[in-house]
Amino acid sequence: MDPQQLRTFVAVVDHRSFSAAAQALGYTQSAVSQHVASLETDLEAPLLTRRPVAPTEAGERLLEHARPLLLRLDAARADVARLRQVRPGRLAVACTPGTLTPATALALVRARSAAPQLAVSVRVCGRTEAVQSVLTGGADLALVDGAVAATDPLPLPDAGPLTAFPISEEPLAVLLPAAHPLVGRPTLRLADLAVARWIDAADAAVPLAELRAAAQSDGFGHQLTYTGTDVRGLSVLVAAGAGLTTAALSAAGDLPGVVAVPISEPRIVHRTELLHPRTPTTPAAELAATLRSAQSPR
Amino acid sequence: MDPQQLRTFVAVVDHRSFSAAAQALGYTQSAVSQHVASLETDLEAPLLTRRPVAPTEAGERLLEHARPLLLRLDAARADVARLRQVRPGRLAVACTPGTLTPATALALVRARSAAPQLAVSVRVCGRTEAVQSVLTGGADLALVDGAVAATDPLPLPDAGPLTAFPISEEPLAVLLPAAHPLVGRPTLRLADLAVARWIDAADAAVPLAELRAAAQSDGFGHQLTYTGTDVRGLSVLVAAGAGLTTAALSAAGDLPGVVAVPISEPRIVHRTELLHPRTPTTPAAELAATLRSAQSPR
DNA sequence: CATCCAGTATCAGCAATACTGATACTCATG
DNA sequence: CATGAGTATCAGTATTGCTGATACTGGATG
Repeated sequence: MDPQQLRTFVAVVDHRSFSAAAQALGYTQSAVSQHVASLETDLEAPLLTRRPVAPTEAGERLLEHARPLLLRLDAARADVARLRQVRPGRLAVACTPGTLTPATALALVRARSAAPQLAVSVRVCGRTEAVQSVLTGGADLALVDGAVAATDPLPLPDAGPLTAFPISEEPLAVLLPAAHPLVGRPTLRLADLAVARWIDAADAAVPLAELRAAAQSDGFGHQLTYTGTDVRGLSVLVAAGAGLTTAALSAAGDLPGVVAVPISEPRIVHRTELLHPRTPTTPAAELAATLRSAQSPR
Repeated sequence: MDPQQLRTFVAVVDHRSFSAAAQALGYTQSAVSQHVASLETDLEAPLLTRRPVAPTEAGERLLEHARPLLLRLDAARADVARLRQVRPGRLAVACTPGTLTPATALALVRARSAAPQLAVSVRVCGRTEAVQSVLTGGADLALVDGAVAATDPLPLPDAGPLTAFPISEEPLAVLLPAAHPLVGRPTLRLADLAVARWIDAADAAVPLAELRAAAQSDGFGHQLTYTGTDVRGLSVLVAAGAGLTTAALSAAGDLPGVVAVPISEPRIVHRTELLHPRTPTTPAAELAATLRSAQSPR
């Protein structure tokens, strides 16, 4: 099971085509066909149906392992590479939308002015992508948020050694349209909202799967899937009555047309965590120190 | 980064020798040397010091990834292979010493008599090995125990999809020699014992690292490391005053010369969990069902 | 300090492999 | 049934990966 072949296999599944995968990888179609055939004879199982190209049951199993394997291979390379370059001229931060608060923004500005020649970059993306960026060296630091029980850490994929540190913690709130009948309530219970219409915005808010896990409920049958990291756009949908979503309690203040009501039950918090490799670059370590000491402003 | 080369690299580190690794892997020493050289040029970093052979800093980093990678590769192969053989003539159980209780033993006996032609095997080993066995297909089922906060699951390496289910939960107890001054106490606080002499028996009892994590303490400077899975031998050492260790409260009844005193603080439990692949073999699923329904006898 | 030796690096040669390019095949579509 | 987009197969070639022989090197020994 050559990683090259696994990478080809994943590309074929993603492109749903041998020839498209070949083009994407810079191989000939013949090579791709041979890679897949080699995997199939090695594992003694058909991995793909052809025409249409789709993973078989065995292929699905392999996929569950192939993606993490390839990620970890990249992470390994990045981890070794980091040893050779401890003081780069850049500071790349990957963060999920919910983590960009006045406090974190201020820390970034300070880091910027403390080292003016530093190329500081901020990328807003989904949690998975942010974690992967730090693992594979695309970013030096990540800020990710999520909703979990107060004592639990955020669930992260285990693809390598990562240092995690809680930066801020505040109540989790439901975002309601301003005209919603529940707006007056001081708090809400999540279980009472399980049957409401929700928007599943995995990259812009807390994924519904996480709420389901935290509430230990089977509800949250979502009505609408929202792809992207634009919180503003999400709030417009909420205001228009497309469905509910969640956010940190303080995050709703500047969003028009929506009202945030804290969740009292179950005991869930919205937590932001700082992630970095075990040996961060010097500017990353400094920013991390700032963020750690600043902590939550409220 | 060819997995073959990673495997070679790991073998060299383990054997602390190129030639010994070559012999173990069935290669020539020349091939091993070339594997390592290839990795080093690929990663642009020296991975090993020669004479004595030891991993460099970069080598240590790579090792952190190489072992999990190789494990997951095996797990992937095993996961696909399992699809082809859902009803084997065997039932292999890997378990840690603390999980062999009357209840689990009884379930095994029942499984045995329910399917007399089944080759039932039980292997007692450390937790890591038990988990690896299930992942790589060496075992169909695993029983592992550990000490964690009541709401947390046991910490397991994330090398593939595994189903975990709590089987029994009971107070965690400290094993004291019968003559120990604290024997009379109804309960003990772990923090008060942080400075005591401990035996770190990672494969026969709860690893001290886990206690340290649970107690959020830096103590437990152990005096003695105990390798192996023989609980009886461990209890003899405890009785002789070599140090303390922990066990499930009920486990000390049949051990001579030692007394178990439950821990009241912090709120830790001794939990046994059942592990199996997402699609267990038929006999494994039946045994799992028995164990789940039996639950804790006390 | 010279010698020795266990162990690692290097090199040439050969066998196996991993691509490409051409071509045969095969299923879905009109 | 004809067509075409897409996959499988095959021969040929460049590359890789291993072995066996040999050169090299650092640490132990007297």
